[in-house]
Amino acid sequence: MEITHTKESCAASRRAIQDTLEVINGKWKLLILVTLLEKPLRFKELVREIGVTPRMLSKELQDMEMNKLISRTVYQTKPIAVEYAITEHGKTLNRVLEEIKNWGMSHRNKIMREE
Amino acid sequence: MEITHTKESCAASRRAIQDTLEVINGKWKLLILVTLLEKPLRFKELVREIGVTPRMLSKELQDMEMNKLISRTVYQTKPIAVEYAITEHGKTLNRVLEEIKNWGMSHRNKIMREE
DNA sequence: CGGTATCCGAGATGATACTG
DNA sequence: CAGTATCATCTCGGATACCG
Repeated sequence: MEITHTKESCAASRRAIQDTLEVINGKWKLLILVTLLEKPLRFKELVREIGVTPRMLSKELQDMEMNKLISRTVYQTKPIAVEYAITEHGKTLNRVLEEIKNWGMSHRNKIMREE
Repeated sequence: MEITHTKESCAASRRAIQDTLEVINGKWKLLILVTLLEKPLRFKELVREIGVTPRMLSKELQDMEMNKLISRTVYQTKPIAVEYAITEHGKTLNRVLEEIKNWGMSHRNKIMREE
């Protein structure tokens, strides 16, 4: 494909970016994703690990489950156990996550060097 | 460097991601960036191009200028002209932008295929 | 043209308490 | 344990009008 910078291609970029933002918006979704990328966790473990309130975690997990980014599995033990895991579709966000992570690290280094 | 998934590395990832999110948060910043990546634009041009209100554009531009992602240049013509451009530092977000864009395009294709 | 001031409603987020 | 309900607060973001 030819590399162009027409008004149309720029508008298409914006649409694509907006689409992605709709899926990963919110303060916690990417943090949840990167945490679950390491290994599946239970509700309370996520609360402790990320430092999010149960209310927000519940909401964001529901959003992400609707978008098929994560799966929710209930184990009928007692007490009940619920495990959240990243899905194959969720894993496709890995490259995005990696770049955001890399940028954050470089940026932090940059700020530290400048101070 | 060895690839590990310790609790510490995961926490570091989260910190990096949060750092990045603080810089690119908001509904419009990434859209502004990807638009300015093509070429510098003036205030009103950005309003028209992106479809953002002047109020929000003004706010986001100020944030981004503080974070050195964009530059603001005033031309003393009459009437006055102000041009916004992406900085070298802003360009370092290009890889993030690209991945977000790619994912958005794939995701849109995926949804269209499934319907 | 390039913004800013003001107002307002909607949604995000947190704290706390509570349920099955 | 795995959430939900409720309340309070704060911010986001749009509409509109206005200024230099």
